[in-house]
Amino acid sequence: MLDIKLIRERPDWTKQELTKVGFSGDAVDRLIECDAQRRRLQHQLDELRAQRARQSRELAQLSEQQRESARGDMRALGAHVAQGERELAELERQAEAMLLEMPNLPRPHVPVGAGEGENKIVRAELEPRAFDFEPLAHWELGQHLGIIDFDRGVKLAGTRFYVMMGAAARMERALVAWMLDVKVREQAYLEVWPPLMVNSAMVLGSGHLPKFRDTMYRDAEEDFWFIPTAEVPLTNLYAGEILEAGRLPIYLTAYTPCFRREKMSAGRDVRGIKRGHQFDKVEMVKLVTPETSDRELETLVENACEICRRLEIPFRVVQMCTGDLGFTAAAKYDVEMWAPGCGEWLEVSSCSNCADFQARRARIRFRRAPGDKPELVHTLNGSGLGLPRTLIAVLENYQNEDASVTVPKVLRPYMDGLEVIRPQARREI
RNA sequence: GGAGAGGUGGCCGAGUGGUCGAAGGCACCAGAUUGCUAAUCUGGCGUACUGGGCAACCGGUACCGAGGGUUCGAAUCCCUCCCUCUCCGCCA
Repeated sequence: MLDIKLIRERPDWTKQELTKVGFSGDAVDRLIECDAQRRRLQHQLDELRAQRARQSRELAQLSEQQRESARGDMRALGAHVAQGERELAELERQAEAMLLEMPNLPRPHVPVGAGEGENKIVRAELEPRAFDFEPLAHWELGQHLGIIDFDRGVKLAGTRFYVMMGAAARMERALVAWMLDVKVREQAYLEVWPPLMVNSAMVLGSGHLPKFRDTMYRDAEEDFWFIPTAEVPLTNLYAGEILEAGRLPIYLTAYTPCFRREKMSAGRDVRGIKRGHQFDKVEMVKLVTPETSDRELETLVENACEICRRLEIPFRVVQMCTGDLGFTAAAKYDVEMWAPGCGEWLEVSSCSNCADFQARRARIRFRRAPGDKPELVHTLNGSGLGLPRTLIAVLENYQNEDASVTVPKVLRPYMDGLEVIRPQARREI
């Protein structure tokens, strides 16, 4: 959520910045008008209430008879106040609704661009491997090895579901455990096991509601939303709280399944495990002081890159231009791994600095020193990494000519020393 | 799910219709004082919106789990919901 004061004081600048992220400035004018009305009414109402309080206090001093005669006027005044309160509530609701639909503004250093086409590759590491045979796509490898079962996934749940068995299931678990170990042991993150369902206030705080309502699963009867990413519970962990400055920065990590309806991408990426309704992810979230967030984004990206590097899989970092930032990000980098089988760069991590956008919604604040006014923290989040796509990259990069797959060195200790995945015996399937 | 108790400021905890943003204590901050990190005393100490001032600041309003209601006036009375604790039931 943007700061209404900023919009009020610098409307033209706000509109200009919103245009950079592809959002029409018209809403700003409507918001400012609504806000001005709201403030006018609030002022009138405040005075009315002050008058009521004053007269009501005087009434208390009067005798019962005198009081009786004054009641008529007082009743009218009370009704007047109630009417004003109703109108004010409506104006507040409208202003709030507009504000909640407005995307974040870009950080000043983010390159201006209209969309995906103008993103910039800012870094690339490791050379794609030269194959002397035609590399298979992961769905071919997975089926050949008997470790990914698409048909049974569909049987159990429906399209966009699959079942991992044997070495794939084992590798999924190995990846999770290994990534968490790197986060916790070497990158100073605190491991968290959050709820996988949260209430609507949390999803509002993270910026997923109201705009992305139909991208999420929810309980039909109760106020539970299945998390689309661990970013939601992690970012909201300290929602509504005022933290002491000494506690910042806070680095959090969690492995969770993620649930997404994927209505927006119907028909896209239907093959393989690239895009499912449920997937695993290790997530990183940072709560930091405002002046450090730009720097913290760089190290967040580096934390994601380190995972790719140790898996020895070619990757690149893409800086999003203003037009591709999405709703909550003020700056964003994607980390992409090369997948030689399906021949594409796979987004395995998306690292964002949300500045105070989520903190304002979720009211996450800190105090620099005792007695100081609370300030909003800055929040950042990034995948560290998304599991299915990482698994795709592992399978496709580490495949051998006989369609077996070599296990990356870093994962072997997590897989009982297994070095090569070969077709599974029938009974294992 | 049933019964009971309860939700008040950073924490503990008073307050059952008016002068309560709310006693008292703890914590915290500032100052004073004592021949050393402790004690004592004095003062300060919520959040948000809003009016005024360049500003430290001054004023108004709202907020006592949430939402409705009664009333001239609600932390206080009534209703609904949520949450916590205890006991019972049920269950992975």
